[in-house]
Amino acid sequence: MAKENSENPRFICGLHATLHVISGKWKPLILFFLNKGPTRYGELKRSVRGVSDKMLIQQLKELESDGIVQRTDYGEIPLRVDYSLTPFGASLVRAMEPLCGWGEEHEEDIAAAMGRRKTSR
Amino acid sequence: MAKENSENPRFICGLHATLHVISGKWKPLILFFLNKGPTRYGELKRSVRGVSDKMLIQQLKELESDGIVQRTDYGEIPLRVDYSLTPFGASLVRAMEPLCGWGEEHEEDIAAAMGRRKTSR
DNA sequence: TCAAGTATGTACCTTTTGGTAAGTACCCTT
DNA sequence: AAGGGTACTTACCAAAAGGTACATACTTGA
Repeated sequence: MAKENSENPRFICGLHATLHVISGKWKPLILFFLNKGPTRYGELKRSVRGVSDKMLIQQLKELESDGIVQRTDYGEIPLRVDYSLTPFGASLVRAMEPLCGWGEEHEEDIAAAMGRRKTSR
Repeated sequence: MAKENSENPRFICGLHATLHVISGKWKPLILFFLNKGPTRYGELKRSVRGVSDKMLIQQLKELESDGIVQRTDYGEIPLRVDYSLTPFGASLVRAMEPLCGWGEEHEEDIAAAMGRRKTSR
């Protein structure tokens, strides 16, 4: 069991590709909220506390161009647009879950380490 | 099944903690090589093609202070130091695997998207 | 008509991250 | 004594990421 991955090749390229897609200060948050269902721009902005319009739009555009998120413009007279996860995006979110789990399980250790880093500099 | 995660709280904090730990241009590569076993500094440097000493050391120090990696100084007369994953680090690497798998499965889509981004700017 | 709300765009600046290049200190081989 | 290897450290600089603030264009309600 532990032997299998001592030689595993399924790591770097795949991981790099994935990290390329999810790195960005607000992307995890955005994915988190979109995971709950399609969300209008304004609603999203209120959910993701602290983002500026520039950042929100920028990250959404990147996620969109990566095929993770879908923008829907309803073409209605008072502007109405929403964003949702594509099936591709949903599969990404599923793959992210173990990482979330790990982070949660070890939240304290990590926080402690972060503290140590801050003070030791 | 699909309903469970529509309200799941196990996401943001855990994910943020994890991303804090693995983000850094060379960290995934380093983790990849250390996953194969303890590695001496110089060996690691030759493996992680393109890193400078400054970066390698910096990222190793951060991983170490986060408890992911362990530095062993053998105190020998011609300098001899190696780095290895702690059990904590090994658990992280395991949690990262689905992400790697996802990236691999969709490498082409991602690459295509990256291409599109480059050209559309 | 004025304020507020919708969803963006853009200019400019700061912070963070990473890169280059050099130095240190110690040792071994030629 | 010169050159190469070990494992770092440091100063300085460039690029990328992110932040602030204001602008746009259109609509609705007061």
